[in-house]
This record gives sequence, structure tokens and C-alpha cells, in this order.
Amino acid sequence: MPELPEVETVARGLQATVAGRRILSVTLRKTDFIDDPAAIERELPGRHIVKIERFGKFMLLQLGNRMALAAPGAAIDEAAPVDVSEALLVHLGMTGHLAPHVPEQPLAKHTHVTFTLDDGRELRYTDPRRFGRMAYLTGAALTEELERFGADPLHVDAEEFARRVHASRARIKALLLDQGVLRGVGNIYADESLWKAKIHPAKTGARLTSAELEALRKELRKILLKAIELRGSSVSDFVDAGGIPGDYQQYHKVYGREGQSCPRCGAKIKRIIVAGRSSHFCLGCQPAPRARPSRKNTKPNRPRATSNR
DNA sequence: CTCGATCCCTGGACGC
DNA sequence: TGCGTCCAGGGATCGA
Repeated sequence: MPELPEVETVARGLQATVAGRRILSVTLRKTDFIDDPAAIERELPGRHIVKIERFGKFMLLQLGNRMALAAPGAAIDEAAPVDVSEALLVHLGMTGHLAPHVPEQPLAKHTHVTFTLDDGRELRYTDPRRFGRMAYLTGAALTEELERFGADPLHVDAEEFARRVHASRARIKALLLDQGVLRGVGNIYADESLWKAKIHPAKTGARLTSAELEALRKELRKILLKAIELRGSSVSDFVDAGGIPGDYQQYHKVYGREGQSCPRCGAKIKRIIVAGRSSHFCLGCQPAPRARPSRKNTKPNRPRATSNR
């Protein structure tokens, strides 16, 4: 399941293998995960893929503008100002793959999009469950889309992290998964970082101490960097753009380890549902938050203010 | 504001 | 071998 480290791994792979190539043609098969399929068919042929980078869990394929690329086969001038106001956004969802193939290679099942490149290879998008997403966006629409997302967890500083997390009464697990708070964190790295920081997933953001906030921010960053170094976690079928699985799953301390013992304290690892997602944590070193004061069982207190701030 | 429920979708695990 | 059932999960959406 591609989260930040996996998407980063794929993006780096694509940057190394298909950046600079020109898209000659586009073939669409299933399109229900594409925002505007017609726009992709119409606008992408002829474009250069200038650069591929990760944005949260998205891959951003920056496309060269038409004018600069009028001459077919013209070398890309690295120094030339790049028009980054046009991009293809690709979200891999749960099971998405985007990788170059030689045309002789048989089309994998669930290959929904093929971009034929100017060197004869095909950049193919495969996604059995179609939980992914693809969108061609330009100008204000692109800016607007990207602005919906929160801070990059690799770069967010203490102040901003605290501002985004501490102000909320949502549970920390929900906040970590909320792409509008932080972009790129998914279920695995949320659980792993909470374990490392010794924070229970159901603890409310507002109730985290400043020490916990900083521990969480730092551990999350360290874990993500280590996972990128190991080319991501391959728990189901994740492979990078070159078809190679990652190795970080070997370092998972709680994720997928329900019933086993905690490598830190030996207590049992439990799995509960928080924010609608399975959450793995240690019964010993991630103490449950104090039960929220129950409205039902409290005796009637002061009349509720009728004004709504 | 925050919550859970529901939907999307397919493959893999499991039980018989 | 082959079926049926359950489950996983990112994200959108909706009602509570």
C-alpha cells in the first residue's frame, strides 16, 4: 500500500527512467478513476515529462509546455524556466502501479492507461482495485488542488506541527491520516510512529503534551526517511517502478503484528479500529488515554451557553 | 467540528 | 477443485 515512502520510491524511479521523455500517445481503458479522461487524451500527446516528484501520496508528473517543445526530439534545456503550471497527478490508491515497459511485454491485467513514449517504451498504469486517481490539472485548478493538502511530514517544523495537531480534538491517529493535516502519512507509518513515540492512537491531538508532539514529529520523520532509504514497505504487492519490492516491512514493530509481543517492552500488541482504520499498538508502552468525560453520566451542570462562538 | 457508516473495487485468505 | 464469505484500505460523502 503506497504511502509517502513508497510513492517517493516510485517517483524517484520514474524520474530516473522516464523524465525528459515525450508522450506520443495515450490509450485509456477503464477510466472511472480519472477526473477528466477526455482532457488526458486531448492534452497529453506531444508533451514532455519534465520532472516527476512526490506530493503527499501523489506523484506529480510535470509536463512541459507546448511552446518550448514544439520541436520534436529537441533536447531539454535544464536551465530553461519550466512551466510547472501543468501536471498529471497520479495517486496509486491501494494497488496502483506506474512503470515503464517495453512494448513486447504483455499487458498486465488491469492496465488502464498506457502512455507511449518517444523512445518506444510504454508508461503503464495498472490498478486492480482502482482506488487510485489520475488527473490532468493546470493553472489555478492545479494550485487549488495542491493547496488542499497539509504539511509535508519530512519538512514540517515543530511550530507548524504543533499548530496543526494540538489544536484539534480529533484522535491523533485520525489526524496523522488526514491528508489535509499532513500529506503522505498512511496507516503503516501512522502506527509505527505512534508506537515509537509511545502515544496511544486514540489519544486526542489536543491532549498531547509538547514533549509527545515533538517526539511524534521527529520519530515520524525518522521512520519515513529510513523507509525511503529501504525503498518502502512491501506488505501486499508493492514494487517500485523497476518491479523491486521494498524492505522496510522487516522493521515494522507493530503494524501487522497483532498478538505478538512488543519489541520494546514485551507486552502484547493489540489491534483496534480508530478512525475507521485498523490501528496496531502496544498495550504496555502506549497507555490508553483517560476515558473522555461522558456527557450521559455527568450530572447536569451549568446551562449550556446558547451562543455559538 | 468530529464521528461512524457506507460506498467504491478486487484479490487473497479462509472455511467447507 | 471450487465455491462462498470476509476482509483490507485511501478517500469521498453523508447524516448524526
